[in-house]
Amino acid sequence: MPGQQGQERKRPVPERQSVTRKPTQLKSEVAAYKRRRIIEEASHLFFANGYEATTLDAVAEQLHVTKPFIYSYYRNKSELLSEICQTGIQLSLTALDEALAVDGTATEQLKMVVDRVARIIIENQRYISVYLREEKSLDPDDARRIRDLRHQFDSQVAALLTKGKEHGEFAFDDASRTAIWVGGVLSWIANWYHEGGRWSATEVVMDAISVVMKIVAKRA
Amino acid sequence: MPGQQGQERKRPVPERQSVTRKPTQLKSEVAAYKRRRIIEEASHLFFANGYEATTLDAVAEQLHVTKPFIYSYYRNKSELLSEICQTGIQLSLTALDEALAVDGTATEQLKMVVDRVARIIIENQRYISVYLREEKSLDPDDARRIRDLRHQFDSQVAALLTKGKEHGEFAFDDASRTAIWVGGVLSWIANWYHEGGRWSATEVVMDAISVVMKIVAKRA
DNA sequence: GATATTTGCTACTGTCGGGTAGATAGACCT
DNA sequence: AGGTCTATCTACCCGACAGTAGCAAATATC
Repeated sequence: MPGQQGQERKRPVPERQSVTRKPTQLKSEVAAYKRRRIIEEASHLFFANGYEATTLDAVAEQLHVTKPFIYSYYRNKSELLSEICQTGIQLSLTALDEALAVDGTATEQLKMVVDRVARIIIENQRYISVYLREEKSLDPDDARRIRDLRHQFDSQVAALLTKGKEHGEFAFDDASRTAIWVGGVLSWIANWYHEGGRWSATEVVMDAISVVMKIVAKRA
Repeated sequence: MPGQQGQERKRPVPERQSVTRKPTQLKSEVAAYKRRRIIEEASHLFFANGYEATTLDAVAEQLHVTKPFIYSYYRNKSELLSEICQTGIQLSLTALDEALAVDGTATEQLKMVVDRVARIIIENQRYISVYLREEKSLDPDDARRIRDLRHQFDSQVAALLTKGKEHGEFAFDDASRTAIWVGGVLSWIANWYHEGGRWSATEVVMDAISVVMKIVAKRA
């Protein structure tokens, strides 16, 4: 998970006089691991039961710890949600960037983008779903930060679409609006895919690629 | 709003010995009106703040009444949610049925379906959005009833797609899966359209029609 | 105009859950 | 061994909110 800016916790590690800083480093690695585990369990419960309906006691129970344990790694409940939502788009955004880094025609790139992002969404469904469903529950500041990330995503897709149109590969009316439909196709996967359900991940990803390519293709 | 089965309230109107039943009828009309108003305000608040985060006191305040007033028309909070969600899909389903009643080629019918349903979704966004977002919070029984309605919707779309394919108008792999993508396009409108936003309702509806037709069209 | 019925309100209860203060147990140091 | 520090827990607080009991005002009935 990239882009994990080390937010300060309640009890910051002092990092005082130790000449060898190895032990201190290990400690902070352990702390980071605990934070990840908290988020992991929280995301499962938020996904299954919703943010408001999930209690921190329930999250603690999943980890076989108690509520104050969580509070020594996160300030409050909404910080958990914020981190989950951010992970959600951050994952998608990173997948998008990676796909765009590979060069090729706009058509090839767009296929690559949908393929990679769709797979990431399926693999990390609970983060994405929670993000899509619980945006309203975010603190205003976090909501803004996360909307910005989302906006980056849409802008980059729109830029790719524009490039494809200029090269005569795609045809559509308005790039921003079309990018939003592409985003819709991807989001829909998170709402609808169910592991072990009627359709396989591969089928869903292939469908998504096919749908997106049809949306932007010349001569319908 | 069709399909409004008069659920019994806490204090049922006795409807006893009156020979002329006019006055009693008026009374129940008034009661039905009050129920509708409660749902209307509740849907606004659920849409804006989420189901769990909305208090019944807040709903009551919007109506300039008090909480016990609501409890004399609905059994509990989750009954409000259930009615809102049901209204959500019921509206879509009714629009679908109306569109299917008009005859024409599968292509014409599908365009009609998307046009009408998309408009209904935009006009009743808060019901649809709440339904999509808060399904998890429904009582199990209500959830099942509402999933059945949703399933009807998807089945009818799938049937139309199959008909179009048989007539050589459409091309796709699997009708059920394609119907779900069509449903996705429509749902996406509810999540994303914003009245007075950057794009008009008409633009969004036209886009939706165009996207759906591209998804099912022969030769991409 | 007295009485019954309906309708909404005031005022309450009980519970749940986010958040915290302070204790305890282990690790670590010297 | 005694002292310090850190991580986690026990035990609590308090506010919010779903839901209710019972009253009061309005309205209908005779």
